[in-house]
Amino acid sequence: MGLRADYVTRPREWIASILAREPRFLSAAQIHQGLERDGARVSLSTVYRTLDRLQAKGDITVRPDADGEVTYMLCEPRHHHHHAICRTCGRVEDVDCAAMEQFAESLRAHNGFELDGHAIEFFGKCGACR
Amino acid sequence: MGLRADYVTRPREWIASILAREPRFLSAAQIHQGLERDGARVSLSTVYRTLDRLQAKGDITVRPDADGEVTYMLCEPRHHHHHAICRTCGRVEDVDCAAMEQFAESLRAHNGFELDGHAIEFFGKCGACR
DNA sequence: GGGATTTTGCGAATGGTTCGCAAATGAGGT
DNA sequence: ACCTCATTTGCGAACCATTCGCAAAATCCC
Repeated sequence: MGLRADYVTRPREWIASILAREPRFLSAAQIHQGLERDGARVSLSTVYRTLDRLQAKGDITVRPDADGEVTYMLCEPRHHHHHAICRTCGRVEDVDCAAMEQFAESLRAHNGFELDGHAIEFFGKCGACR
Repeated sequence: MGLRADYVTRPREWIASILAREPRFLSAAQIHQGLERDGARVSLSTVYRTLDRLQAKGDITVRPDADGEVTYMLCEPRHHHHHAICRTCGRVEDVDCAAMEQFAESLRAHNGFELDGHAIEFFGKCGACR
């Protein structure tokens, strides 16, 4: 059942460490560049495979950006919350909100829409970039 | 200034008519298939170019779907609103809401986040699919 | 350390999207 | 209607991100 095995390897540790220190969505290519900058030689294929694995485990959030490039961030989508994304530096801050849930409820009543999920993204500038 | 010219051509009319009758996000390939089904021979390149044009004019909304494929819908992003997307048939209904705006305001106060935009998508089942 | 199994790297294949250029089409004047 | 000329189209090649197949290397467990 589930994954047959789960080896701890250098490439996986390196990739995890890149993700762990970047509070923003990164593309596979960006992660790969980060690895090279750290002197860690890892193939792009491995980056993709590791990201797939992390996604399957529910450890990362996947987000296709505006032009279709897929980006990844260490962030469990398990517990429902939203993101505030800085337009300048890309920094992501978590936003969780009961108010939003309330709003979703009211929508259910108005339209004949049986709601079972929603996704929100806020854009603007974070404290550091302002 | 702006676009130098703006010819009215069959391909453009056909593509617009496909978009006009589909209240859901379509990929370039889906639009192309729709054209063939109508007996309209238009190259995929032209589909892409026409979509780019419509986007530049602000007539369509562009949305990369979960796996990065880019999809398009006739819908002016000009006036701010959100979408309720049916998980079953993909039908999109507009949702506009002052309540949401209010919520956005409160967020601005709490986090040091200078908000200048947000995007929401609701998922569920529409009346027809329920 | 040895051996079975998983993971990696490489290069090739894939799929969506873009580009370059010659041929076709639309707009406007005659 | 016809001409002219700028714009648009179709085609095929090019491009880029992502996936795959397979042999070599790394990991785990005994």
